[in-house]
Amino acid sequence: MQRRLSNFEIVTYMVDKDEFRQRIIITAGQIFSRYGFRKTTMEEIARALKKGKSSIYYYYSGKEEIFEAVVLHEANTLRNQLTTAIKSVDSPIDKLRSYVYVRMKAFEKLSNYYNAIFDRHLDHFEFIEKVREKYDREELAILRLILYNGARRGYFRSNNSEFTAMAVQTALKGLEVPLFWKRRQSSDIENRLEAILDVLFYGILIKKKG
Amino acid sequence: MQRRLSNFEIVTYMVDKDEFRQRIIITAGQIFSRYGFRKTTMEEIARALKKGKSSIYYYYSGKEEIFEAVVLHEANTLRNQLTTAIKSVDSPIDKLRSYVYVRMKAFEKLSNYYNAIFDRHLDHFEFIEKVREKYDREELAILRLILYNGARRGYFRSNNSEFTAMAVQTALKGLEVPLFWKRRQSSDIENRLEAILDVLFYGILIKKKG
DNA sequence: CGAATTATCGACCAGTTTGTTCTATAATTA
DNA sequence: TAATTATAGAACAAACTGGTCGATAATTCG
Repeated sequence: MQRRLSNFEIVTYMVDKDEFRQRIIITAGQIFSRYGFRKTTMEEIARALKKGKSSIYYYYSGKEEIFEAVVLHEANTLRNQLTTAIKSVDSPIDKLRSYVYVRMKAFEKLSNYYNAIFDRHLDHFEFIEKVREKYDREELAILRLILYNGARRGYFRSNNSEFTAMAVQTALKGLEVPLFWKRRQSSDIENRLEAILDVLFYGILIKKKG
Repeated sequence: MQRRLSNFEIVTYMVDKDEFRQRIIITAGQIFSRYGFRKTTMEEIARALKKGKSSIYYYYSGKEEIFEAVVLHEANTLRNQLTTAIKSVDSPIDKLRSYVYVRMKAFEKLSNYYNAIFDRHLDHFEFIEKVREKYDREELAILRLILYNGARRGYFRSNNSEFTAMAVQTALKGLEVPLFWKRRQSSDIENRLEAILDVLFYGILIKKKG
């Protein structure tokens, strides 16, 4: 039951508790991203937070709930990074380039999560699919906007930007795959990025390469 | 008991078996370097080799023996890389620079092993110390040679190269420490490298910085 | 071929780890 | 002081893991 408190005090408590919940997410996120879901233990998370293992259960009901919170947080961070990235440059070409770059970097970092999940944990974690679907839609909208504006400003071929956006998204998904296969040289990945951007642009741009 | 075979056949068998032992070392090494000793399981090693878990015990008597073999192999690889690195350039300055660079990269990669060992496995693994001692001596000899030749050719101050070599080695050990503490940005590490090289050189070189 | 040897694997086990619960209790607030 | 929040140790069932063993393919050889 809720104690009888002034609104101010309720808020104070909430903030304190949420603050620590946030700390748990950050810390656990680092460990998860390093070792994956399976190899990360509650003991480790607790130790990193300098708390007793059982204390963590005061904030989260269990390991899976922490993982869910981490993934959600990571997804939000990605969204923010992406929107910031495309706002930071003006030309549609740079917007697309920044978008792809940030997206790829993020997936590179997140590959551990997916490696962990696709191991033998497909059963639970259907929320991952939920997050993914939602982001597919959001991404499509963003890409469509970039392409639409790019076409209006004479950078891109002014085809139906909806279908083009889908094509670009598909290509980007293709870029994810090798990230999940194995630990790769970052040079390899950057080469792939350059290659796909090159193909993408010079198949989209009006002007031919100089 | 040994079967009655021609020498040729004995050799053939040996090569086959040793070949797979080698594959185990390579594969296990990758997993160890990623997850450390504790978090790496025999099941994983076996799966990566597409063999049953118990089959691995036909080649090695256990996890620790595999780990020992991996460390030994890694140490040999490091030795080869270092000697190759200093041979690939001519000037003593570049030799020292290459040496330090390769050495640092290797320790960066190996930090997982040490993190694993220094976790709660000091009891066993005294062989690590053996390897370490041997390499301390070898390294000292190499550094002394670089410094001695560098002095003879007028690049370095011609003090007692034996003591100078010890000083350089100590500085390099100091560079190892931050590698083992935490996962770091590689830029941070490279900055440290540049800094220590700068200090090293301009405290050693005859000519002042231009 | 059939015997000897090499290689592989599933089943199993004992010891350990680990996620989670529960209870006691310290710390904080009213 | 009493209520509430926060923390941690003990305990535990379930899962995991390193390692063993016997059976049995697969291969080699006489």
